[in-house]
Amino acid sequence: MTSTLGFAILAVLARGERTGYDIATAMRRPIAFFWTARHSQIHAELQKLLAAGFVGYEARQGPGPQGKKVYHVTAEGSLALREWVTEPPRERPERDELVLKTYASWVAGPAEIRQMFADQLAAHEARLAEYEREGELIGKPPGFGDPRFGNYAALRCGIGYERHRAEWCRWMIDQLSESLNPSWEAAKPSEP
Amino acid sequence: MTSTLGFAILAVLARGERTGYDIATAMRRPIAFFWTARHSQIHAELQKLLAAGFVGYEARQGPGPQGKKVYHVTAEGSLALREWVTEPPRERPERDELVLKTYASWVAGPAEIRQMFADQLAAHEARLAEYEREGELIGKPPGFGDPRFGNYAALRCGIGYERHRAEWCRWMIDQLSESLNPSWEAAKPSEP
DNA sequence: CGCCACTATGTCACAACTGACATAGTGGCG
DNA sequence: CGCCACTATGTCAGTTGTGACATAGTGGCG
Repeated sequence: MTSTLGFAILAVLARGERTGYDIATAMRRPIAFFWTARHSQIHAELQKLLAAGFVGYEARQGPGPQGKKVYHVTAEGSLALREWVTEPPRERPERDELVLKTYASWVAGPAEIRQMFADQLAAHEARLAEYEREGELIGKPPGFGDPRFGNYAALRCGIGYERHRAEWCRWMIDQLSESLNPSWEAAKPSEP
Repeated sequence: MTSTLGFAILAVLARGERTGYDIATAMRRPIAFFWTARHSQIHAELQKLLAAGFVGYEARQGPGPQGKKVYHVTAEGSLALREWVTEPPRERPERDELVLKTYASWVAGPAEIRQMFADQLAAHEARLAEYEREGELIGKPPGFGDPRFGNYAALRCGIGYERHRAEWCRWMIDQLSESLNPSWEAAKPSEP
């Protein structure tokens, strides 16, 4: 019934009451690593959660034509979240444009592909440094039962992911460098 | 103009002519790691590629009410693919249900979460073994310019991914085991 | 000869998601 | 006082993707 986005919202609200805008902000910054949504989608989903009785809200004065609405999880919502959390995740298809490009990369020139991977590597290293800095701020992992455990565990996953990605980029760059050096060039037919 | 799925199809067809069914099969088995699509979507996308002049087909006799259509990439399609391949990939949002569940895991019991991760670990280890077996079949990496280079590079990424995932699962299980041992249980209020 | 699995193409309703547009209050800067 | 950035909610058209339904030829097994 409730979509995954609905549970993502419940997971945010379980940490404390929030406006739709706050949820959208959370989806941009710390949660963006594993789930994202635009505010347009969030407002629509909040209507569904409201209809299902999983969230409630309190209208307060604030900016915008309609003031602000501070949402909170209801007892039913909390129960639904708890049940969903322990259900095995359904296999979502990975959709990775970079790997797809790599799969088709043989149609292009190695130098261009190499440049693309150099850029990707830089991006991954930057994000890795950012995550590691964030991890150091937390220090040692919070205990299970603390909401921050969720944040820390997700961050840990993110760090592992960036490391794996960076390593793969480096391997690709190595492979492509081999294709670019003279001994390899001489072995294939080229312009005289 | 052309969607990413369109390029995924072109990437498959660049390896040789295929029917829509063949493309769907390819999307289930080797490409599924980084892109998936149902046959319904593939047939629709092929119509768009046809209209764009990126693919052509040859009608042949075969099963089904309409016979079979063997598709191939045109010169324009080949050029479009070559251009797309070297464009920097746009950041696609990662949508990872397991990490989302982990983010919300503190609302549930550690034992249940631990079980979920044990199952995930088993799945990742199985897939890793499968990929590694496949990698051994190929042997040493094909040179750039060979279509099999794309397959090998993607497989290499898959192996790295499964290793990273398995490692993260193991870390989570360790963390949860700590939460489950008596010294930790004694420190929190529980039933007498 | 009937049944099933596989090959093969297609439609359709629906759900999920995106990007642009629309509206409006608050607080800070020059 | 005007302008801008930020907070805040919402609509809407359009694209992408899913799952079910529909149709039909071939080859193998019992």
